[in-house]
Amino acid sequence: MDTAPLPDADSPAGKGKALVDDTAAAIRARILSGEIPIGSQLRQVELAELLGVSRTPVREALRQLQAGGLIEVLPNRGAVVRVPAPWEVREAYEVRAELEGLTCVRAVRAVTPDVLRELREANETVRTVSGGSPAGEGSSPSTAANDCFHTLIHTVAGNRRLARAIKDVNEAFPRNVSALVLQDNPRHREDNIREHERIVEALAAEDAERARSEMKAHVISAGEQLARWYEQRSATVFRG
Amino acid sequence: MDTAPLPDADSPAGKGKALVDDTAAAIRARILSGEIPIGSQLRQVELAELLGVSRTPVREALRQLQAGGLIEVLPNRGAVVRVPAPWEVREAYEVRAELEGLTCVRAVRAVTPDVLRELREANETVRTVSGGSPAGEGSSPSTAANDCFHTLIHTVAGNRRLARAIKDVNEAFPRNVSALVLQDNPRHREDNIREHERIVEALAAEDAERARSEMKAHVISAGEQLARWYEQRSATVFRG
DNA sequence: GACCTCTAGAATGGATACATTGAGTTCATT
DNA sequence: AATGAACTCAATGTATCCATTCTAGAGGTC
Repeated sequence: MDTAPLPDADSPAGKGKALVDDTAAAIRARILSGEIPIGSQLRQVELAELLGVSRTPVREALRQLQAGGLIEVLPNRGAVVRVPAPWEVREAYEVRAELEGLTCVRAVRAVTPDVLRELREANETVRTVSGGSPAGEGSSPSTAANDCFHTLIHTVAGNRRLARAIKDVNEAFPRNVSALVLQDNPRHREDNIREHERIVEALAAEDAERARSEMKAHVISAGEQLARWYEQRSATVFRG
Repeated sequence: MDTAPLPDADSPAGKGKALVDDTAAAIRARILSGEIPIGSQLRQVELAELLGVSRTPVREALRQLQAGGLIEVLPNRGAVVRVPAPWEVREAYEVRAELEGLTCVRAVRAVTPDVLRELREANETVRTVSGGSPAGEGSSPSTAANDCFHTLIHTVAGNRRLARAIKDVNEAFPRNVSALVLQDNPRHREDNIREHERIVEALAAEDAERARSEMKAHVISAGEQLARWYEQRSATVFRG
């Protein structure tokens, strides 16, 4: 009954590891993309037959997601996608802002003309792919470009643990893609691009503290937008 | 065959949740305390009969620990306790320093005379329980007192997500208890206490930035000591 | 004598079967 | 008619069973 095989089961990391990690990645992707809405029940048998596997890997995958804080597992009542309160979003983005700020400080030491060029290109891509996909489901191209900008700085910073910490915070709740908010509001999108430009300028000037504060402001701003989004959508949960 | 029941299976969080989380906590505790040395193989059957449960909860618990980064699960070769390289320790403590620094900034806004008194008491406890337990196994009382100092600041800061991020970093590798290093070296212990005092002073003066920098220096210092410990002990792995 | 290969054993990964618990419904009693 | 209790059903939690794979050892060949 291979109704819907794992999206990335064989091709990308087929050599890699067990079915469990693929299963976890598949479930996480569907939650982050919004395909599985927040607040919805995650029934093991459903997920199992959806992914074409047994319950065992699904259970272990759910444990991984639980450890990450994305889902919540109640005693014997199953797992639900955590529906974050707006203040939780603000808390998380305060943490992320600090971490991304540190990223900039470290990146200043290792910045090169090539890196600056790549950053500007990524930012241009964010601008270019404006009205990309409808705000429906799946990750939009503008999201990917936005992630690319930040990920590039993480790489340049050269602290794997730091990048991981940011990733952990980001994956703690779905729709982390603030780009989803950006799509709806062109005004916010412009602000976002301008903030990126200011960060690049500070990095180019090798002004670590300015880069840090610009990045912190940028992330806090994005967090505020996302928190507002959650406030509005707070009613639309439980199998919208 | 209830040879060695779960240390905290029934009494503390008996109401809480499934066997899995207790199992994960038990394994994590034994790794962090050093009872299970770094680099050692974690065989599922051994853990199962050690904790008096079946293999199933052990497997799920291992997944949780894998998600936390404490252990590494190879394809079909089982799980091993990760042996962190010294540079990984330094990276992690750079992240932790930033986060704990932010904790101080936030704590300044909410600090009260009571809190300052409790912090000083905790620090005195660190000093008092000097030659507590032999550096053998199990968590020492000085470790607990040290944790208490930091945890108290986390609580006052009032950002759960921030506290969680610090906890995640801290539990990423064993012997996180820098107190273990402190025990061996009275000189480091004195430095540690003095750094704590400076942090309390800055908090009392409501000088957020000074509290931040003092805390960052304190954590970086502790990380450096722990990294050196790992450098020396790098040979003593694999079932010491 | 050294190296390669084949086989046997053990440990993990995955699946299924059984027990337990919570929830929903229905029936009986007030 | 409303409320409470008991029963049924469904979903999770746990244990056992089977397949797969990695490793180690023994034997044979070059």
